[in-house]
Amino acid sequence: MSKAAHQRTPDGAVAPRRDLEGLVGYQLRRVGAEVVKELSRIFSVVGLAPGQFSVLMLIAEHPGCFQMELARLANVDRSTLVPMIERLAQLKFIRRRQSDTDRRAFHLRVTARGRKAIDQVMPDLRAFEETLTDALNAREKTALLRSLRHVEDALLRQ
Amino acid sequence: MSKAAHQRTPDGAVAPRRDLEGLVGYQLRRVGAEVVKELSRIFSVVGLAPGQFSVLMLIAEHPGCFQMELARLANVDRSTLVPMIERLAQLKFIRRRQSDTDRRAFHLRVTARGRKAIDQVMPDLRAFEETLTDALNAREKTALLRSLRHVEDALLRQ
DNA sequence: TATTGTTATACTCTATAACTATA
DNA sequence: TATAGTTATAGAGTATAACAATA
Repeated sequence: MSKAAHQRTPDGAVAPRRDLEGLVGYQLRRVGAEVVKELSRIFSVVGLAPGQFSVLMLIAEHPGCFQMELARLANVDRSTLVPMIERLAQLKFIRRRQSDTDRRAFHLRVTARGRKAIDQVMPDLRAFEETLTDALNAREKTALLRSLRHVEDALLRQ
Repeated sequence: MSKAAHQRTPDGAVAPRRDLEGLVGYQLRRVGAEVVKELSRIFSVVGLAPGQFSVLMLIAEHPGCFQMELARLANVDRSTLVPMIERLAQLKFIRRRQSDTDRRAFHLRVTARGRKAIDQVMPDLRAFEETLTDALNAREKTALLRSLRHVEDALLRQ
């Protein structure tokens, strides 16, 4: 139980404490949400939302993977993936092929159309990266990516 | 338009490229989503979701503020705030008082019950911070917060 | 005319639980 | 029994557009 004594202004009101600004968790949530808004604009030109696009990229990086593997890679429940996969298939950005050895499972692959969509947005994605890291030098950017990886490891380990 | 030539495996498939790992934007979205999942667990003990709790904290830091100010502080549309404010008022964590000078607007303040809720979760929030930054030394943590602030500035400026 | 807050609506992301088909 | 994927359902966060009351 906290025994934190709130600082008070003369009229008894709780004084602004600015607790949030020093919290890594809060800042990550906040920046993450802002990033998603901008990514929405970028990916909308190929008809995708950020989550859908990242699944497309993961399939490109793991050709022939199953949905269960994808769920692990993306850190989401398998049910979360279903509408995303459905959307990508509907746009013919991926194709599903039943496994020869396990008829419950389907290999996922990016189609030529899917690769075209990735190529189409990649320049804007790179430009967005430039904007994001505009105020950081090469060393700071490397340190940021490294710290984010450590933070993510901590999150997944717990 | 990108002229990126995809590397291919002998059978013609697109080779894994690991493009995502080096993208700050992607990592921020990913880590932000993970943070939200853990914050959901932490705040659920007082009946709040992460967004709701951060609005509560913002009101605590800006006593007497209006919803329009809050929307700016939280970087969300004013309509997004309505159900959050409603939830906080329903739990009696905040109270609304009509402004004397502008009868369209309502001053928002955290109640004693709201402060109690903040105090109740703060220890867990601090512990979560510890876990998050476990692998970072003091200098790295400061650098991370500083870089996140720069990235957010870039996002809000564009 | 402009602003404060609300409502209606819609989409994305997320999960849990129960289900089918298959292993 | 266990696993791959689906469906039904629900909650949270986000936005746009149109509205009422007030400035």
